[in-house]
Amino acid sequence: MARSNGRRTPRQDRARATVDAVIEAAARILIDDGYDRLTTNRAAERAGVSIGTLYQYFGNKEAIVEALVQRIADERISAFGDTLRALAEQDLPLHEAVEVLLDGTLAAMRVRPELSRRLLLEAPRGGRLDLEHAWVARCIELVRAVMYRRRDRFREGDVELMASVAVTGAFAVLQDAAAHRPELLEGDVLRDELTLLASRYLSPE
Amino acid sequence: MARSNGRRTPRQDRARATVDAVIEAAARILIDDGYDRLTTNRAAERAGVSIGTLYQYFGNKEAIVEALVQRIADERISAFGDTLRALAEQDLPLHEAVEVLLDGTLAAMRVRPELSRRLLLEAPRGGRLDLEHAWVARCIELVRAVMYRRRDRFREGDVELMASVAVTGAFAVLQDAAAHRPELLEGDVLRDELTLLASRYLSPE
DNA sequence: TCCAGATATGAGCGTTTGCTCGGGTCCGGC
DNA sequence: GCCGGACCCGAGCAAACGCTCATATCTGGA
Repeated sequence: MARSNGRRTPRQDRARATVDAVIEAAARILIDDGYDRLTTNRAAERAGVSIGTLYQYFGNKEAIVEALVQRIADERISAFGDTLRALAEQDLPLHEAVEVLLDGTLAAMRVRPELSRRLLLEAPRGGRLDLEHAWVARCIELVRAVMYRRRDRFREGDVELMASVAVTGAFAVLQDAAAHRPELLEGDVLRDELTLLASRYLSPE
Repeated sequence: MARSNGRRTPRQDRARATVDAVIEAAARILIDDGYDRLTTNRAAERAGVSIGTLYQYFGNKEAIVEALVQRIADERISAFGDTLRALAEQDLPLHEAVEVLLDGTLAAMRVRPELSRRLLLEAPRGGRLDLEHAWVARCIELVRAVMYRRRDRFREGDVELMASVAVTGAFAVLQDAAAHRPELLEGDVLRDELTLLASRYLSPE
């Protein structure tokens, strides 16, 4: 768990506790006050840690958020479970495969919903602070692999592009729901709509 | 063109020129230095205008960005031309209608691409500073209207949801392209893919 | 021509933010 | 028990920022 910059890496338990406290304090501040109210000073204060200590592990605000994003991503991967592996190994029909993938994703998105929402809405996009970016890239990779393996089940065309379009589109709808209509993530409605969206788009005929 | 807060509205030409200079200076700063390097002081300096003058028209940085976003939105609507009206009045088959809508949108997205990219990537989402928000809402509204009018041409289901999913998904792909692969906006490839995505999703059968 | 109101100026105050540094305390191996 | 290194502390400085206000200048209509 190396810090991004040349900062110290915690070796003892109390140091790990310190780092943990800072990250969780940042999470609380994000939820309570928003992204631009998050500062290194405030995070240190809320964590009950000296500002000097904080700067031993994090070079700036971005480094803290990056660690937080990384943590959430890890938690989501746990929530996702073995879906990825299962998908990659089995040979489900298109419709079912998409459904499974979306179910896993929905489960992952239910992790720390309020925090995710804040990050989604307020953190800079497209960089290491973008919670969804790594996730989307991972899914595109997966879909692409499946498509190469079973071309017969998909429409002809640019595989890279198709995978990217399908995943990006579906994810955007999920993110939009997470940000503006969280209740939609609960039922199966959205899952079914997006299954249709992606599977129809990718299917031959 | 009322400012959001209780600030002065320009009445004379030189005042309008001042406001214009500030907005365009903000645009330049966004492109050159990024969103968080944009401050009221810097915008005033680059505009060749006193900070006091700036504060007569804009209460804060957000107000400037809001005016800029509004300006770009207007320019895009011009670029979009009469596509909207044409679509609403004609009765094109689903596939063609989607194609026309996407063509108009692509034209609109070619306005101030670098600036749009910066705003897309760095400005807070989901509020009045979100360049895409108003646009997406407008398109959803349009699609919904068409769907209500010609239900026979669409799959059965929750019209609101379907319109929202189709437009949100397609737009996200466009935005992603605008942010990370601008060259994709040039050809017809993306247009064709997204036409497929949306029309297959919405079509009966 | 004159003047009321519109516009412009910029020094500078109060605050926030990022970050350092000199100095302590605690832990674990020997 | 000793000691080196890991860890923690927090006053406080420099820079950046938001914003005001007293003052000066310009413009268009009467």
